[in-house]
Amino acid sequence: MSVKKANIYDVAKLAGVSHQTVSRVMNNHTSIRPGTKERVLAAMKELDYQPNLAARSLVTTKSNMLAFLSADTVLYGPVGMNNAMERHARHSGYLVVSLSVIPGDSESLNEALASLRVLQIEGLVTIALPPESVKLATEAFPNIPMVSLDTHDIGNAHAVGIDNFEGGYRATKHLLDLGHKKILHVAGQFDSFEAESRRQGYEKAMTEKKLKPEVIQGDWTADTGLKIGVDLNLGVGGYTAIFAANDYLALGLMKALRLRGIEVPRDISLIGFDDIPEATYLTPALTTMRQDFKGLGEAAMKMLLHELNHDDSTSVENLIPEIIVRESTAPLG
Amino acid sequence: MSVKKANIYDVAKLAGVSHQTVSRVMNNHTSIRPGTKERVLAAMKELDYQPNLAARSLVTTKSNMLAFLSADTVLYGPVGMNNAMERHARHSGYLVVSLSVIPGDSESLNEALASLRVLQIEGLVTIALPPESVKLATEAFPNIPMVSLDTHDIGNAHAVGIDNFEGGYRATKHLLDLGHKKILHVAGQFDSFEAESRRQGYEKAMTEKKLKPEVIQGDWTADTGLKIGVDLNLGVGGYTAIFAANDYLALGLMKALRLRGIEVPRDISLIGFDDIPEATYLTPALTTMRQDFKGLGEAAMKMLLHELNHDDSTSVENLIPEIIVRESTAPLG
DNA sequence: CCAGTTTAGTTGAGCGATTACGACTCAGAA
DNA sequence: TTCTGAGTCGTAATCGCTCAACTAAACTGG
Repeated sequence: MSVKKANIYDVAKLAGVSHQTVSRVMNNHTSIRPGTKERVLAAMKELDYQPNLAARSLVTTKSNMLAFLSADTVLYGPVGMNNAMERHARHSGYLVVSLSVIPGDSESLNEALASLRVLQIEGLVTIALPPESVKLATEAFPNIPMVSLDTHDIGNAHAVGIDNFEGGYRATKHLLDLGHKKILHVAGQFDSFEAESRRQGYEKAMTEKKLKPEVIQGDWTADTGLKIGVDLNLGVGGYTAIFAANDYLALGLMKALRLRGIEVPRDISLIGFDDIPEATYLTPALTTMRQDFKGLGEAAMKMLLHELNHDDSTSVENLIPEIIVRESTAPLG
Repeated sequence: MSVKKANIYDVAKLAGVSHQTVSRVMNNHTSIRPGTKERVLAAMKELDYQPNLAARSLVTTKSNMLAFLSADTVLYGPVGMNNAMERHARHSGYLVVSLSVIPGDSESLNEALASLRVLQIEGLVTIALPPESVKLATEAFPNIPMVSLDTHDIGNAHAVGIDNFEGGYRATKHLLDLGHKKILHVAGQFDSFEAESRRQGYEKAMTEKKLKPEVIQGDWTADTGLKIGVDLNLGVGGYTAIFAANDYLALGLMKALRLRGIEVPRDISLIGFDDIPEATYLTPALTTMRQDFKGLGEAAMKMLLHELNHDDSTSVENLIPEIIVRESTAPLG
């Protein structure tokens, strides 16, 4: 039923030229008379000609495709970046195939990598993948440009990210500036680079003030925040402020504190990290470090495209998160 | 530097057979002696052979690719489905190209559609796109299987979704069963099919009880919920319960009510829709209708794959949302 | 033991583009 | 007038794979 699609030969015939000339106008080659170019263009339009990507990539060994390898997560951050990057890539002529893998499941990762190998992808970006996964991906595609979001620089993979260290530092500084001294840090996912950096930022701020850093290991989930909050020793001389490694953790913590009748920020100040959309609607509205995920995605894509045009320069770009002061933090006392 | 990739001829030579035989074992054709099959397989392994997708799709006119066209959103629902579907597709041998479009921006949609045309996609799924966008997509790809998530059945596009009508009905019923009579519905995005269905479910439940349905138009955002909540007339004889079309709306509403000193659920009951991960951590924890997004994604993919195997049967599959009773609803009294 | 059928494998053409190279114009310089 | 070279366009080969058509070998049964 479906009418056979037109190919360059059809276009060439209609325009009264050779197929090669058609190919030339497509790749806007030089040495084409304006007149013939127009005729070809007109013929294309008339036949509703669409170049066949498969044929093209067969000979060029390029696919016009990028791959996004991301953790299977509905966390706010990764998702926002994904969309921003995809759109940016598309505007630059690349299509994106996205694969999600189950974090920590090495078989899932291998499957994904295997699927990608049949494709002649030109670039790869990994999102929120643990370092060892990024490493495996790097090894699987040694010859293609790659950038990693939310990880540190590994091998030929360039990394782009929020400056988590600075973010952790500033978050803690905010609490310090409010007069708090007993400040707890609830850390993120243990194998996560961001988590580690935020913690280090926290520790730096604390030790600068000659205060003892105290850290409880968490992950990125509200559930863990809740559990930690319930068990927290908050007796006399206890913590007066908590810096949670992300907003979900803070959310769980808030719930736990409320269940225990501890009021935020009157009894204890709480700051998160991410600025999830819900943050401002909580009670109290959550003070947090905002990450510019969209900007991050764009920076990553720019970096990748840059490299794709044989413009290698190893670089790590970091954006500084911005503090958003709302209601969950207050001066001590 | 990179060693040239092996092709079927290389494999054939090493295995001592013809290239066609190699092709046969790849597509596990019949008429191959187990012995030769093994030899070929061994040769493949040794050469680390990877079939060239481009070459294959050039001749088969199939790309092994599906496209996901989704609204640029970080809303909880669409994201979860996306990942589930992608994985399912991959296990069935399909790669997925994901494009995100800006909802309502027709140029953004056209761009995306144009990008897709150069690809020989075999199937298309649209996610959370307004009906007219789905229609445009249908027209752009008249000959390929397509399923739409979160829209109603249009043309040759099959739809899969939550049974929003039933969900709205049950949510309202829950409130009714608790003794409420003055129940407000804050509706979702006006051009959204789900929003409309949920509203109709609400209206049915109300009119069955001879109660007057009252609806305020909203969208899917917490911000709108907040604004509506602030302006809400809650005088004597006012509403005793609200059914919000989604959890974000409910979140905003909760915030507004709290700001006004109205306590949920003591003064007013509130039920949402979606069961976002945060729902249980709010105070009070939000009663809501849970959508099985993952199941939904899988159903959609199953449907598409089914159709891909020339098994056409127009169908609309609907999953029933489940009520999750938490703390935000209470008996009238 | 041979004609007929099944099984196993080969050969050649072609998918739709690009790259490489060749041929033809038509200037202006020799 | 002839030569040269830039500009314009055409012909042929090729990318890696599958499909169709064909051949060779092996297996039937009367």
